[in-house]
Amino acid sequence: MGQNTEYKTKQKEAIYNYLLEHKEKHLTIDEILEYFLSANQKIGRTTIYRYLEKLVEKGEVRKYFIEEGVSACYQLITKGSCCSEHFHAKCTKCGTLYHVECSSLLQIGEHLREHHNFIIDHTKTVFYGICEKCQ
Amino acid sequence: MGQNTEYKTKQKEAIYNYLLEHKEKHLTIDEILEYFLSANQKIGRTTIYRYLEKLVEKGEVRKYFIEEGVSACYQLITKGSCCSEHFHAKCTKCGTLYHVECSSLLQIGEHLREHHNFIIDHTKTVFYGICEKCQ
DNA sequence: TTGCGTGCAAAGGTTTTGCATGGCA
DNA sequence: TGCCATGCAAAACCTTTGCACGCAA
Repeated sequence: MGQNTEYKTKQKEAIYNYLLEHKEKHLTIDEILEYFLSANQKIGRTTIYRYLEKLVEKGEVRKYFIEEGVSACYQLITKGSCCSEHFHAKCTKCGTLYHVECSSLLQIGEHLREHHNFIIDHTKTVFYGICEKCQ
Repeated sequence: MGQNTEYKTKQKEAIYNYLLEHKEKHLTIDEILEYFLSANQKIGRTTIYRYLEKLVEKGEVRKYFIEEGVSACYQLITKGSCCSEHFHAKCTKCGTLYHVECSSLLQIGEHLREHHNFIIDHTKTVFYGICEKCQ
């Protein structure tokens, strides 16, 4: 009792590899599912939901909610690729994810910590809005 | 044809008044519906959805998508109220949602627009991090 | 009277859950 | 062998749509 050991399975490995190969993208459950269907690899939708949720809990995957009523997006958090030195800005129209490296924005973190006692997590915080192209 | 006149009805008036009385809160459809049910005022859920959506289109109500997969929240935009322009900060440990009204933070929007050509959407952007209590 | 508003029921789409089977260790 | 994982189907959930009736102007 109380073991709660996690097993390695083909499905988990396959899903993780797919996330890794598309680590620069925001993936929906459907996109992942459709890939495996087209590749003749049978993986259940439920399995993808459950495994991704577990990865989110472990802090290995980021989950995004862009539009209400629309399915969520997932993205693998890779070491070095998304450090705490910059922010993310996502366009709610075209879906493009921008990496914003700017010293002015880094002051946000300092301000929140000093004046609001809130330690912001750069890896989870995303600015949503409209980008240059879509205005 | 092409009239598209809007009628004033008891339901709309009742919903609007409820929004006004709770203008400092984020209300869900269920919260509004439950109030009218408990007050023995029969209002259909669909009516609330449709009227709030219309108010959002007219720019009189803000719609928030803060919680993951959870129903949307609505809030009346009142003149003079500082609630129209604020950020949300959510603690990833305890889940508490904080309303951060601060002129310093509002400069973020100006900075992003001027230097990065990005128009931030306050209603969808949430700062994630650790709050004072959980540190 | 005209036509928008209402509200019930049903549909639509995303996510979760129940449960029997499969597979890792 | 003991459990966890899987995957199908069904349920749960939030929201939208269809349609007949009600009501404002």
